[in-house]
Parts: sequence; structure tokens; C-alpha cells
Amino acid sequence: MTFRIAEVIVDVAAYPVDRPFDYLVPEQMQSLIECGSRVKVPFGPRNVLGFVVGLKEDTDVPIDKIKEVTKLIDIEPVLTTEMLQLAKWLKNKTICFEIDALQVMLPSALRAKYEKMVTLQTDIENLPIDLQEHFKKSGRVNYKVFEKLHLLQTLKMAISHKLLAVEYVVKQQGNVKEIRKVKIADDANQLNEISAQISNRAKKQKLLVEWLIQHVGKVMDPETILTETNSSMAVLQAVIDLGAAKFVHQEVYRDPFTKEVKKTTSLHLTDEQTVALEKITSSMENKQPETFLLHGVTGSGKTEVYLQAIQQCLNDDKEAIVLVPEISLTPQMTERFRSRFGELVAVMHSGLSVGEKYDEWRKVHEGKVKVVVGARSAIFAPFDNVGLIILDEEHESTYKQEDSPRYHARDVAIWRSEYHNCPVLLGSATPSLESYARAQKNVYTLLTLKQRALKQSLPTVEIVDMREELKSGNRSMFSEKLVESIRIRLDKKEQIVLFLNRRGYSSFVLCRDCGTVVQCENCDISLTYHRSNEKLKCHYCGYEQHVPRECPQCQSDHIRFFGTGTQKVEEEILKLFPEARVLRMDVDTTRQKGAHEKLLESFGEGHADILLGTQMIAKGLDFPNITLVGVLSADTSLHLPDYRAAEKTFQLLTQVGGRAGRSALPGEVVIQSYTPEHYAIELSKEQHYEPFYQLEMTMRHQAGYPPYYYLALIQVSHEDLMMAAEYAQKSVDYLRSNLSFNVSIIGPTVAGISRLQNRYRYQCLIKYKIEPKLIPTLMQLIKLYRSDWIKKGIILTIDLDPSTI
DNA sequence: AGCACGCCGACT
DNA sequence: GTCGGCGTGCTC
Repeated sequence: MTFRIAEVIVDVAAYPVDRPFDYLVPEQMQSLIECGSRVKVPFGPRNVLGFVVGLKEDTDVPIDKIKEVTKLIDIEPVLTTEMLQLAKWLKNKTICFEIDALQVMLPSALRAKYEKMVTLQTDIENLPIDLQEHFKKSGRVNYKVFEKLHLLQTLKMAISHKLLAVEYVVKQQGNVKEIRKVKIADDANQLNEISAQISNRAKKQKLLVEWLIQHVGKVMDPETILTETNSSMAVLQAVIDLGAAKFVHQEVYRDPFTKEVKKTTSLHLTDEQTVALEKITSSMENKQPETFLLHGVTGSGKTEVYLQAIQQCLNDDKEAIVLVPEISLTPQMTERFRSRFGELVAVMHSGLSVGEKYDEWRKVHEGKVKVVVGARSAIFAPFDNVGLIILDEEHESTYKQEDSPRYHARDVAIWRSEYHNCPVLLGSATPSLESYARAQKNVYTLLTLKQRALKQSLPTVEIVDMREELKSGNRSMFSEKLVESIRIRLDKKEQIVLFLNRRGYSSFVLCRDCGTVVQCENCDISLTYHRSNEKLKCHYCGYEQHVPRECPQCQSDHIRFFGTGTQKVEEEILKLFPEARVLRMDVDTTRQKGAHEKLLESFGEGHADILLGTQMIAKGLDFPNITLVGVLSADTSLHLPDYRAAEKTFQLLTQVGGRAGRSALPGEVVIQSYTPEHYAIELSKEQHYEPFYQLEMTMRHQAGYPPYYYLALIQVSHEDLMMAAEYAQKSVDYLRSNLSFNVSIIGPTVAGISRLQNRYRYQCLIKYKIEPKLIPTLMQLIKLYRSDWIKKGIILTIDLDPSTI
């Protein structure tokens, strides 16, 4: 069946073009073009990339308006029909442009880049003098050249006289990496002839050809040939010129794995693990789109359950997707998958280069792998026979994308599970309240692992009241208890992890005379001191400045930095324990690619005694020699203005606690706090999830937060304060008059960060239980914004189920 | 988005 | 008179 008309979503993210456009398919393309293919199409005056989302016989578009598809970019479509459907669902669910939903499913290498080029339409002599020189080398020159040299007027003239024309070139990366190999001629006789021709003086060439005769027709690495025959490149080139062999190019995948891994086999399961696994596999057999919540204490062996469930899935000849929160942080995790499933695993995460990401994607697309382990976006892995989807550390907020499309990987996972009739497995030691509540209501099936896999007891946890320390005259950031515990481990040559819950607590610069805190020029946020380059930096917009010598407000020179950054802690440790080897892990030491892996590996091999870091070390670390975990200040995340503050604190403390005593050696955890009586801190002591859940649910119920209510967050920003406030109010008025009475609309209020990148920010929060009118109303609001407010410089964003407010 | 078209003010 | 300011409207 062939179709003449293609429906195309063009690569332009704008409200009026957020719909399919019809194009004629040239005859020679008709048998090749498919839904999900990328095409190049003329759009207005330019050429853009687009996705074919439909094919049909006829169109209502008048014949004089319709244009032809210029080029079919892919022989194999890059998106399946599943993905096209999913994009439509995402568009509705998250209120985004369809093109954004489509793009997010593909590696960035497949995204187009556009260039405006000027082409010569006549003899070069006819051009104005100052333009001539630019076209000497080539008849096509980048438009930017003229822009920079302020030649636009002359250019415009030349264009209107048809001497030059503007062309829009679609460029796309998607470069396949090739390596150069040597293909030796197939014909031995021919090689003998060549050998005979070579002058006797060219001994090396002769020897090489003799050697090549032994390997007729083979394709080999140039390096191998050179070392085997002890020749140089010049010699090889010479015989290639004679026709004895030729260079060929072979497609390869870039290999992001630096380390070889040993093959492992299934471990013996505990009774609890066996029960969980059986439930999952039977659901797989029944082809049920069932969602499981695997609640297992830290160290209970959730990963082994994943691995064996995946094994089952592979046995059924189906594929599995495993999501891990920002995977580059847990190389140990990926290693476990690679060691079990070897070459069948692709890994996708932000630490890979564009090319590496593309290659991992291609492995999936071409069916070379059966398992994907990756961060959030791996949920779009283009498998077509998914048998199991796993989200590890289900409660992590990184599963929610913070810009358009603002999707939650869990929602996409459940959508895909319904499409493929397969189970979803959510795993966590500290499930999100939403998920646990759903499990309580039997929307999800709860599976519980109460015991640690190796029957180790949970670490002993001690909570130190820092107020008492202060009263007894200890003003350092280490309690006596912690100092003592560290000393014991150092003596015993056991390892220590110190955890600095740094959020909202980083070093800032403060004037001791007037109390001024140095703030960012563009945002209402204090700047963070970075020791490595002696600069102050804004973590939100990237603004940098030197550390001021005097206070910008009162010119006093009593200005210095405060707070507890990891660097500061490191200094303090070294003062107390000069002999300790400290490994610091923070943004500064892990910026380089692969730095995480290296630091962790070095710690695992015992090259340091103390690992010091922020959130990033809370997860996944699994080293047998760690017996002490210290949390320097448990409260910092507790006082954030976010309804999830208690939940996040509980999760964090439970996670870090789980790092200690994972093998035979018993573990100890010391938690320092200024509010030790808070339930989130107290209950994390024994990993008492259930009572925490009950208490926190009561709080959420009282305050009207999820899981009792759904949230939608509307943000309005503008360079002018009054404009931002005015339009925020307009939004609220609009919502109030269109939504039901039982929906509560809070705001407009000033956003948490009231000014960001020179824009004033207001927000409004919608709380609702069931509101069928919500999506249509928000759609109307966004229509209003996109068709009118946007011109006035307003930026409005809608976040359904925001992860933070 | 990005561009063309078109209608009004201040300049060679 | 014309150059160029940016409001308006369109893109198969």
C-alpha cells in the first residue's frame, strides 16, 4: 500500500504550528516512507526537519498550497507507532508541544541543526565588489559571515537582484563512528604479480606483500599488520597504492565501558526475595500490566530480584528497561547488570558523549541489546517487545523532568506497560508517599523485603543533639561522639563515609558589620563561594564574580565566607586527624567525565579512609569495609519550604544509613542534628518506614497535599515586577472563574526564588482531587498565553504534579 | 520560532 | 521622499 500524502509534525516549537502539516510524497519515496520517519520539508521560506506521524491518500489542503517532502532522512523509521501514540499522550498529559514530546524520545544526535546559507546565482563578476571575495572559494557561504561583517545591506540588494539566494540547510549529526581497516586483495595470483613488480631495493615492501599473501582476502586492523610485519605506515601505504590491499571503513559502536567485567550468575534468594520474584514472573507470564512496589530495607537485595526477573524476561525473548537515578553516580550498579547480561546491555546516562548516547540508542533500535540500564530518558528506549520495566529508587525526584515536556518516568513506564501488557516494578527502601499510598489502596501490588539479604543486622544509629554539644562548649561541626567513632575506625583501618547535607547550606559571603550577603546580579539568591578558582558563583544562572575585598554595601573589609562546604569540612577533618586520607566528592572534584567512577574505585580499593560528600554519595555505594557513616547536619533539608521536606529528609537519612555495615562487619551511623526530636529524624533511626508513612500522611492530609490532593503549579515571570504580578493575577482570575468550587487555587504568591535571570517570578498552586475541567482549562489558559501574553514578554509555565514547589 | 508584509516617524 | 521601527499574520 502506498500513500501520496504525509502528515508531518515540523521541528518548530510554537503554538500555531503544533499540529500536523500535509505534504506530498514524491513517487520514489512512497514505498519507503513510514510513520516515524524523519523528513526534510520546506516550511514557509525555510527547510526544517519533521516527523511523519501519519500517511494518507488524500488531503483537504488546496493544491496550490501543498508542497513536497524534500528528503527522506531515515531508511528505517526512528520512532515506532508506539512512540507516536506516546507523544500524543505526553502532549496532553504534560501540556507540551508535540514536537518536544517527539524530540525527547530520541538521542540529541538525531536532532537537527539549521544553518542559513547564501548561494551564488550568477557569475561572480556581477556581484558588488565587497561581496565577491567571499564567494571565491565556494558558491555557498554561511549567512553569519555577512552578519558579522555588517554587509547585510549589500547582501539584501544582491538578493533582490537575484544575484544571490538564501537557502536554509538542515544539518544533522547522527554520525556513525567508523574505523579504518585494511582489506587484503582476494586474488593470490594478483598479489604474486605485485610482489614480482616490486624493485629488489624495496625490501620492506616485498616482505609485507609476501606476508599479505598468507592472509589473502582478510580484513585486518592496520596496527596488527604493522606490528606483525614490523613495517611502517609508509610501507603499507606504498603496497596499498600498488593495489595489494585497500582501506575500508567499518561501522563501530563507541564503547563507553572502560572496564572489563567478570561474568556472574544468579545468587541464592532469601524466602522473601523468592516470593517477590514469583509474583513478578507470574504477572509477566499472565501478560498483565501490573505495577509492583518492591519495598525493601537497604541491603535487602532488591537488585538481585531485578536481575533474576530480567533473566526471566530474556528467557521469554522479551526486553527489559531498568531506570536508575542518574546512573553515572552508581557505576557499581551498571557493573552488576553488565556482569550478569554482558553484551546484551546498553547503558544510557548523561555522562556519555553525544556520540556514545547515539550508539547506545542504536544498539537498542537495531535490536542488538535486550536490556537498557539508564537514567530518566531511557524510559523511551525503542524496544518493541518490552517484558519488564524497573524503576530503582522509585522515590527519587530525578525521575521528573524539570523542563518541557515535564514528564515523570513512572507515568511513562506505566503507560508503556499497558501498551506492552507487562509489569512495572518500582523499587525503594523509602517509597514515595504517593506510591505507598497507591499500594495501600491496591492500585499497586506491594512486595516487601524486611530482612537484609545476608541477614546482617541494620546498623546501630545514634542521634547526637548538637544543641547539647554547643551548650557544653563544643563549637566545631563534629560532635564528640563522631570524633571518637572516627578515631576508632581509623585505628581499625575501616572506612568512613561523611555526609554533608549541603542543600541550602553552602558557603556564602557575608559582611560581619552590616550583615549583607553577596547576591547574584540577576537572581535573588546568594552567591556560592568556590575555593578552587576563588570565585563566587550563582548556581542558578551561572553568573560568576571575584570575591569582593570590601562589602558592596558598607565598604567594610570585615567580609568573609561562611557556611559548611565540603572543602571546609575537609580542612576541619585534617586538623583533627592529620593522618587521615580524605577523598572529597562534590561538584568541583567530579566535573570531569568518569571522575565519579575513578574516585569511587579508588575508595573501594582502600586508597582513602574517609569519603566526604553531598547527596551524590547517599545512593548505591556498596563497599564492605565501610563501618561508619556520619551525617554532619541532618536538619538542613528539613527546613526547606517544600511540603516534601520531611519525606526527603527521612529518605536521605535512611539511604545514607544503609551504606554502613553491608558485609560481615557491623555498621554504625552517627546523625548530628539540631532538631533530633523531629519524627523524620527519629524514625529513620530504625528505618521505620511504616510509622513514618502514617505520620506523614496525617500531615499531608491536614495541609491538603499529595497524595490526598493533586497539584498543578503555574509560574509567571517577567522582567518587570508589576507585569509579572499583574499576569499572575490574571491567570488566577481565569482559573477561578473556570474551575469548580472545590478546587483550591492558592496565589498568586512570590516564587521561592523571587527573581531568576533578571525575571521576577510569581506562582500559583492548584490543589484538586477530581477535576475533569482542569486539563481543558489549562489548555485554554496556555492558549491565551501563547497567542497574546507571550508578546508582552510574559513567560508562563505549567507543571502538573510538580516535584517541588 | 522565524520570516514577510505593511503601516507610521525622523533622517540623508 | 526613504529607511527602518516593530505590530500582525502565516507557515502544508
